[in-house]
Amino acid sequence: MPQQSKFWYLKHFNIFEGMDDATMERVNQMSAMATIKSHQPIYFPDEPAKTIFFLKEGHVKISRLTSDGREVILDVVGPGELFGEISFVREEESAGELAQALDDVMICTIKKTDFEDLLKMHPDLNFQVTKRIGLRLKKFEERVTDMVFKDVRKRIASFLVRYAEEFGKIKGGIVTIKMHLSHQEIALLVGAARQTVTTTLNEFRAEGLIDFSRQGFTINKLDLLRKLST
Amino acid sequence: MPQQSKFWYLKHFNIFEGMDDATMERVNQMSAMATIKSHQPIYFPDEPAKTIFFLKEGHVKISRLTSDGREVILDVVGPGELFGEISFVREEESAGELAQALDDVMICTIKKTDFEDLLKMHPDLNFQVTKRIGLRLKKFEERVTDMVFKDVRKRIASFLVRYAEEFGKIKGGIVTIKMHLSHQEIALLVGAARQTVTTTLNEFRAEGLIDFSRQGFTINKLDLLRKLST
DNA sequence: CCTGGTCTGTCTGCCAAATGACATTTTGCG
DNA sequence: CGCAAAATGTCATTTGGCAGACAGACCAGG
Repeated sequence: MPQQSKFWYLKHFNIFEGMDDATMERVNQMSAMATIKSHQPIYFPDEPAKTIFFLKEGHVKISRLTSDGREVILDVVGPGELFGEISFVREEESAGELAQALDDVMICTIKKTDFEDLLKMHPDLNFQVTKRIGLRLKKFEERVTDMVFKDVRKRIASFLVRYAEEFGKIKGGIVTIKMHLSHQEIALLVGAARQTVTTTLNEFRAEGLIDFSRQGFTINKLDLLRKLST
Repeated sequence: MPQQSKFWYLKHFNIFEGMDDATMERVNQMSAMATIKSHQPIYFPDEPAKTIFFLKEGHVKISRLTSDGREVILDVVGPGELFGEISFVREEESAGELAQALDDVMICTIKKTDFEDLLKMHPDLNFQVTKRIGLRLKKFEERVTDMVFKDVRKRIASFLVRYAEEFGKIKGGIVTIKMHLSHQEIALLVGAARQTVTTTLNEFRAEGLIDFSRQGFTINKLDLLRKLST
């Protein structure tokens, strides 16, 4: 992979917007690129040199394992986002986070310590990162709210809308989304049983709201779906 | 309230640890103190001058209202924490956050813009704030995990343990906690019906795990309760 | 020291969804 | 290509815990 390319990618993360070329070059020095094939895990090299990742292409599932070995899906991130131990909160006890490529992925890695130094030297960047974390916080607030108040059907509708808004492409009023998640994974995200997800999705299809195969979804009536999720 | 006192309080938030006296004095200039009586709301003055709050004494419930007017409890914060629009994420649409004193509260307020300036000048401080937000993120991750995998009984046990660890006082193996939340509020936090919370708490009491009146709780067997929450 | 309002306690019926148990389809891969 | 593994689709069955409906307890403020 030519240097140019990496540089280009880095520069096009909005998080680096407004940084001078010299600093960009420094970032370039500190970072390394990697590609991961679909379904492969992205290893979090263990202590002490934790790593921060920038996602350049593809989609990554961030999850954790509970003590009894079940998977919790924390988030699905797309191009331009960063993940890893971004919040700088020590992971004392648990089996830490775990990331898996949902399609072919290109990432850029940087050592946590290097990244910290960078942040301390660039308040704007730090500010950007803080905002990102804040955004994720909001997402979780949403998720909790949904779980407290909505039934499964609404939660699934809600999930579809959000996924569409985040990753979908609109063509003439119809949203198409590559779906990287199995019903099981959707179930974990919305807090439901796998079978219920399957059934509900089929209901939505029968009602003409959505269409789907294993490759992806199209949402025909986003507004209606949004209304259903309320 | 004498200046000294305010200064003292500010200095004892660990977030300001390691800052020089001159800066502290500046922070002191920018901030104002206020006391709020139990059960009173803490007003978030609307646009454009948003405010950041430092909680000095007491406990505050942070919640939001859903579009249909129901309350979601996002968090309960105790002394030393900060709240308000900390994450700098614009609150576009929704009815923003809403804070209510759970007991007599003393806070220190600072304009968001001033706070931002301060952060930009003090990378360490900025970093501290980022960490705080990261911590809240973790809390939410926990909450979501609980809602996905645990039944109500476990969630309530889990809540008690966390509340105890955060706000309780240990005396000879027994934890006592002032409880500022009604069963209804606990229900909103754990995602359950009020009646179920009441019943479950009484079960725990019958089993000798906890004791409680309307003023507070004592947890007799924290370890056992922790085991129950798994 | 009343008294209206908010919290707590308890019971009953009921239903959304979980569980479990399959058949069927799809997909990755040797 | 062909086969095992994984992902879907559809049942029937069971159940956790919600909703509603009260009664009693506990305030706070006149």
